[in-house]
Amino acid sequence: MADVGALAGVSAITVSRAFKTPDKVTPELRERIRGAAQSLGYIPNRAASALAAACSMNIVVLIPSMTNLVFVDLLAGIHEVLRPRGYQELIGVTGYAPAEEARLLDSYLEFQPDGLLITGLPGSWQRLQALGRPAVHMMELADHPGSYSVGLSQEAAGAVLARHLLARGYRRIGFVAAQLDPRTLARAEGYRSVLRAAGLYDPMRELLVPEPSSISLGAGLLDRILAQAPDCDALFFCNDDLAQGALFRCHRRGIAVPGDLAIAGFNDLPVSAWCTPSLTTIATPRYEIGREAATMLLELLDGGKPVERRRDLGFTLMARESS
Amino acid sequence: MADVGALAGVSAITVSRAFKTPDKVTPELRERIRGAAQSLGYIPNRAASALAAACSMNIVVLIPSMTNLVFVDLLAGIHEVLRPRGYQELIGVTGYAPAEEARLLDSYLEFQPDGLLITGLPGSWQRLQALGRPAVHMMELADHPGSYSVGLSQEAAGAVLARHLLARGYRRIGFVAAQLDPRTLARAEGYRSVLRAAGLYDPMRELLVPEPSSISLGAGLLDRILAQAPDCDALFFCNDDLAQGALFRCHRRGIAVPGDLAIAGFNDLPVSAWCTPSLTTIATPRYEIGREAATMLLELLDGGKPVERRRDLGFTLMARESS
DNA sequence: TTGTAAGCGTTATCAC
DNA sequence: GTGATAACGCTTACAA
Repeated sequence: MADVGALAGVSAITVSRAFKTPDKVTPELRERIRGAAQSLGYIPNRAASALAAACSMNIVVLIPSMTNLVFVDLLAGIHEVLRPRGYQELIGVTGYAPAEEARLLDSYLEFQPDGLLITGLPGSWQRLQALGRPAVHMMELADHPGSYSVGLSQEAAGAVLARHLLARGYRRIGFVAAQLDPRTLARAEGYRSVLRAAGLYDPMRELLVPEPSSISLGAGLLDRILAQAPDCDALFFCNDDLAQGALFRCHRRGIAVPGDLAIAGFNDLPVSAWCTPSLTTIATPRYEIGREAATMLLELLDGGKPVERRRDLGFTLMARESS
Repeated sequence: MADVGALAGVSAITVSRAFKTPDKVTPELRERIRGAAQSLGYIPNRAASALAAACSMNIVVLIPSMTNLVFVDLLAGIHEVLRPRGYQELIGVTGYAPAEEARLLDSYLEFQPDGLLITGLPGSWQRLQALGRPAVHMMELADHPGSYSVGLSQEAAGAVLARHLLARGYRRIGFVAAQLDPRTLARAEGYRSVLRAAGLYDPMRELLVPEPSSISLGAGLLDRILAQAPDCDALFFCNDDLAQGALFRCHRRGIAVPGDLAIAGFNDLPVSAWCTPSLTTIATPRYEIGREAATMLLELLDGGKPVERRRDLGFTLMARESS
């Protein structure tokens, strides 16, 4: 920076200003400095800047998985908002494990993040509060006082899907889930409350396993739930990966969908609209959630107080051929 | 750090050593310092560390897309190797655009990365060289002297798939591609050379469009290529997304696969093994490529000279029902 | 094995 | 509008 200043005939601090607060420097001088920086191949050092300004321009983003398109879309939304403002996301993948989440949080704190975007409501809530850094929770809606969140009611979405199956005439509706994270369990609760209210809830028609979701697991779980409750006339899978696997397995087993068995998923991944039969599911606005959460965080970083602490972006039932 | 030292009854520098080079500190003292740090909630400042040590522990990773599972797998492989060594990946998504790649590179340079992992062979090759920072190219094999790369021959893979279709008896084999990045074009070259050698190449059976790949685009391109070259008996799609879309479209149009038309893709995404008919494709070892590239970069960072500058990890033909 | 002094590249503060 | 000075929190010498 001193070199650039020397070449431009000014001091280092003026170079700093020319970049960070251009309006505090004469336009003519600003150009001269930019030219000097260019010709010297000057690259600002963000570590030094962070140290001196006590502001890292880093935002920690914690998601459970990156192979799940849902969270990739979430990241894209976040990125679209944060990048133009010069913030850098530090992406941590927790693998749906609270312990790993806590570990990751600790290690990312070394980057002195200016703010945090966190998927769900982590166990480390106390710790987060104590940090005194702004944080916004994504995908779920937080109840905790003082927390900020952007998402949807997973339970309500589960209930809507269950009600849809009832409305289509199905009466022996099963529920299959894997990767039992809080959002999945909330969907299960939505399903249960609706079936109970209809007097149709039967725990035998529920299958919950802890393994990570995948298409191949969905295929396996279809076999297991049909062995356990052969009379099911519809199955609500907690996500599209499982539902797709089940659908493909039905093809192979000669089970007609929805004739013999209706199938529904959750999230509306790209394949779901195109496979045969197309998959009934719940579309979640994860891209918008990412954008809104990042926007809310920026507001907090700017010292503002968002009017809505809990922003509900809803969901859409995609009633398709599989039900 | 001074506070931690004070509590433990030592100076700040000893605290630094207790964390960075534990073997240079008495075990007993080390424990006392860790205890003090714990009770004070001390969090090391990486910006300060980077500044003082002239080593940021940041690795810039440039990929074209994050919605493409191929690159997510690549990232996972990289992460598995880099994380245990304390490196932080800064992930840049170029959107397959060379101009954006150059811009991203510039902006990530401010983080003073210790090394770079780059998908493909960027136009900014000169610039990269000039940086004097170790860089490893991924997915393709670099020809450039002085470069390091881990990947596979996309052209050879394209040729193998084309030969497979010939071997299965198809004679009017078309090629459909989108997102015309260098890897896609290399696959096209492999296809062309094989068909030409067999005297079966016909440019009318080729359809190349610049739009981003997606399932829905694949469906559309199936219609277009069949309108353009209705006599095709097999179609080689440049990736699985397009091939899946085409497969789903065939279902809807009542085109029997492979009876009326064989379909093949590239990359072997999870759905491809499970859809009906299952999709013939080329499995690429992107997870291993990520791991090996990161390992090679670590070797360079440690001052070593990898024996292989060009590491070919190959590919596997997955001959399935769709052909 | 531990401590001292100096400096990493930038910005906040206060002056001019 | 521009400049001098002193930090920011840590680590590399070098010394003890």
